[in-house]
Amino acid sequence: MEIIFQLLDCDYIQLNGSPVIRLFGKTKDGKTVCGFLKNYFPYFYVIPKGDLKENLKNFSQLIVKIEETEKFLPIGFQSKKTKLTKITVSDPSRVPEIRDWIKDRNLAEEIFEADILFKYRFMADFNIFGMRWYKISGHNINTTTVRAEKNIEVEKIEEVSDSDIAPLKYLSIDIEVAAGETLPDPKKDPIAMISLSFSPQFEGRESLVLVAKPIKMKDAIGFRSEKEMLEEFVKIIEKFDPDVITGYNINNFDLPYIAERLRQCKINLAIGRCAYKPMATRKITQKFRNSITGRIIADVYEIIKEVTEKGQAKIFKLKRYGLGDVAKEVLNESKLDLMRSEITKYWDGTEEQIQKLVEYCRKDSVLALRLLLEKSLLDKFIEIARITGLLLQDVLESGETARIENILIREFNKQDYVLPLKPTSKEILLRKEEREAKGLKGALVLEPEIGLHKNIVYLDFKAMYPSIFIAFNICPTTLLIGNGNENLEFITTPSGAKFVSKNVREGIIPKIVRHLINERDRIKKAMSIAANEYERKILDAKQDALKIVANSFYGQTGYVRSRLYVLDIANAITSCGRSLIQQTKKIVESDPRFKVIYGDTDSIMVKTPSDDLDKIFEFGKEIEEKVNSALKGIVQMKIDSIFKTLLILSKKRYAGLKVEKLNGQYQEKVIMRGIETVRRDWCDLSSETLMNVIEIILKEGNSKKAFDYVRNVLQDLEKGNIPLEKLVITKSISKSLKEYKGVQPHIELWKKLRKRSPATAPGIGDRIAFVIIKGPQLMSERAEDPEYVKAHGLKIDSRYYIESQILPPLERVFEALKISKSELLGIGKQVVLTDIVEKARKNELSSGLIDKFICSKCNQIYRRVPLSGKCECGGNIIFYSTIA
DNA sequence: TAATGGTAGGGGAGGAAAACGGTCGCCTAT
DNA sequence: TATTGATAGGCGACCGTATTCCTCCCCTAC
Repeated sequence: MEIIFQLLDCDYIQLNGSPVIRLFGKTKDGKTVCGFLKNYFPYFYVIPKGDLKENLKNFSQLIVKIEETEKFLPIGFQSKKTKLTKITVSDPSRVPEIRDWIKDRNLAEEIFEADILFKYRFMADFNIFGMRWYKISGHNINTTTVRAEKNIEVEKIEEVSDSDIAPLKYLSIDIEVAAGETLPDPKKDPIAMISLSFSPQFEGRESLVLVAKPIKMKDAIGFRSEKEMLEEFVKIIEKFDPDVITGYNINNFDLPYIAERLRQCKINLAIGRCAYKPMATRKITQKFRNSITGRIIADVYEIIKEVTEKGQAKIFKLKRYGLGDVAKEVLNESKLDLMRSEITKYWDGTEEQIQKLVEYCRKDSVLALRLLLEKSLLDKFIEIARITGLLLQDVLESGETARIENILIREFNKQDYVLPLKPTSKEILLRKEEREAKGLKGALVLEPEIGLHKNIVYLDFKAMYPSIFIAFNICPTTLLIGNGNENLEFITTPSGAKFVSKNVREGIIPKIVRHLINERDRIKKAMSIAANEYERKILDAKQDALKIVANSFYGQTGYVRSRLYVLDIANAITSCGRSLIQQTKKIVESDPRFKVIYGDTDSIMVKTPSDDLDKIFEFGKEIEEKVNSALKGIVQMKIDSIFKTLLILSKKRYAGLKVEKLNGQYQEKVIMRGIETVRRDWCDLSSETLMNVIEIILKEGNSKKAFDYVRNVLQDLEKGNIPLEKLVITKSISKSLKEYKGVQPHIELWKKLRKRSPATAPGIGDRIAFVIIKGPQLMSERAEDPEYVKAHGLKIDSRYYIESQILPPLERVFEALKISKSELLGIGKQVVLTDIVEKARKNELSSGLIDKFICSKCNQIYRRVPLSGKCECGGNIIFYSTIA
């Protein structure tokens, strides 16, 4: 019997004292498969002290084999292999125990690879990668432990080259709990309803809501109790048998909540493809991790956060990540609006209200699923799995370390090297101290020429750090430590570190990275001739994944928790980078026609002496060739873009009018980097105003027009014509309350929100939205929840917005243009003044509109003007209206 | 077999430190 | 010529205010 499937999950069970590997997958025609593989055991290596067999006799019944072997040690260039002892064990779960026993009794000089997850030990040895396709041969077996259509005992397994994705089944989940104003407690508050959304359809349905009340409505089922509802939920999962379970924030809310309710109702938690393994929920400092055997949990909330915050955010960029905000931005679809506290009211309300709640709940699961599918959010992660070998689930929930280590273990072992253990907390501390003392210097940012420029060509190095790894053969395995190898051919980096040259031995990381870069080039070529949009999209995800993985290696060398942390290597790489960018600047400027006006890490911006776009492009080509021939075999430079106009404000902050040739026609596009328009901690009004001003300047160079525009915005603001939404500022909560030392607006508001309603207050990692209201306190204490402001009719501090949100970014722009900022400041003052005069003229003063007086400096409010004419703080008293 | 990539750099807010300015008392020269 | 009083001016201490610097924090570029 032979079958070809895509590998979705892998785990092991312990059967009769030996491990059995299970491979879960799906075939092209949608059949579920589970392959079982026996006779594979976990092992690790040690450099022993004394008689290891004797020392390990306590574990004799666990130990399968102890044998002598020879391997290269991982850190520092090794001219020959070292004698090691390989210990093979019968139970993966007890490896840590034996390892720690050896460590604690100091029975070994060093231990290697005793902390590789068993499934990954297996996958590395069999060269198996998550989400790739495999052909297994073997015989059918009958089992009730696994819920798969085909269960096969594997005799042979081989990879099948295929870039397709199996027809996966998706289930999106959202639950509602009626717990009033308090935080729902899974130990006592029952689930009111569960909405399910399916792809493909399930029994002719797109979605279904299970309700713990005996209601009757379309695409919903009512139950007499929560327990009955949950039993049906488990049944549906089994029947539909999804490969991917998704939803919005399911990892931190819905899934752990469901798990606890199942426990409370004494329902079996084995909702995965193994009939005995319950779904697992572990709490790891603030966050939950969930796993369901044979299925993949993909939390759309977490994915969106990752792609927008860590990636280059090609798809979208948001200030907040509520499902409503995301759906509106991405799908242009609004979420049904229902306040948290209203859920209980509706749930206890009329039939009609319950139906409304059902639709609200349904919409959430539908939206999450649409986001996942319509935006192909999984594609990139699937490709990362295929490249690194991790299972898709682990790509989704772990960081770069796991990805890199999984590539390393494979390549190290292939070349007869052993991989070090992860550092202990003591080692981590030592490394931190080392880094503190020696320092890890980063990249070089060239001093910018601030101001407005024309005719700029922007060039950058292709994959700079990966190229440096290759060019200088940088790797822990090629690093020369100490003496004794002076006769070997080596390369010295500007930081002084020495690496044996490729002729002696190619480093492992250089080899991996070289492969990744070449592969990416190949994919990019294939992309340009892709047969259809579907194929192109997958190739694009793949090339993006290759880039991400190739760029991750550098970070690991300087990361104290990494297996391959070597500070000298991290410093070697950055030192090469700094040197290269400086050399490049010199090479370019050796031609008097060109001037490098800015550069950051791996890029340069060059001013050229022509107004003609084609000519600038030619200049770019010329520079490209010159640099490439000078730095041949090290790095490659390429034109990234041409800027017709470019406004540089400071390091890492600029805006430019990029021109691109599309079908023979030049297209213009405004690019902004680092400035407030791309930052999420400024209000929309601020971003928009700045964006428009910059656009006017870049496209028309007309600062008078920009001024007039600003004046209008300020007047609108003073008159209160700006919708509150545009004044909302968001900032994220990065740590727990007690860790904050200083006073900050969003943190002060956080304190207030927690007091008002512990149930709905945001948590660590969330973004908090606020506006600044009028009042005498510190600005930080005047941050208020926009909803609260609306509900209580509080007044916005327009002065704050003018002086601290709108004007400063604009001042910086005009300053770079050498337009005096007092002129701009004048506009601000003028507006405040004209507005008062305007009101007076309209006779609004006497109509009671102005009923109070406020200090212009500290915002203290007076009913009558103090006799002194000055505020207690010394500032001037001006008119103040609560109606404005 | 618990998990967590890096540095460079701008900029806002708050608070501490240092600088400034005014007043007062004291002293001295005229 | 010696003494006395008024007065201007210098100086340091003191205190409150305006600046500057530093730290913390967030977010971005690469």
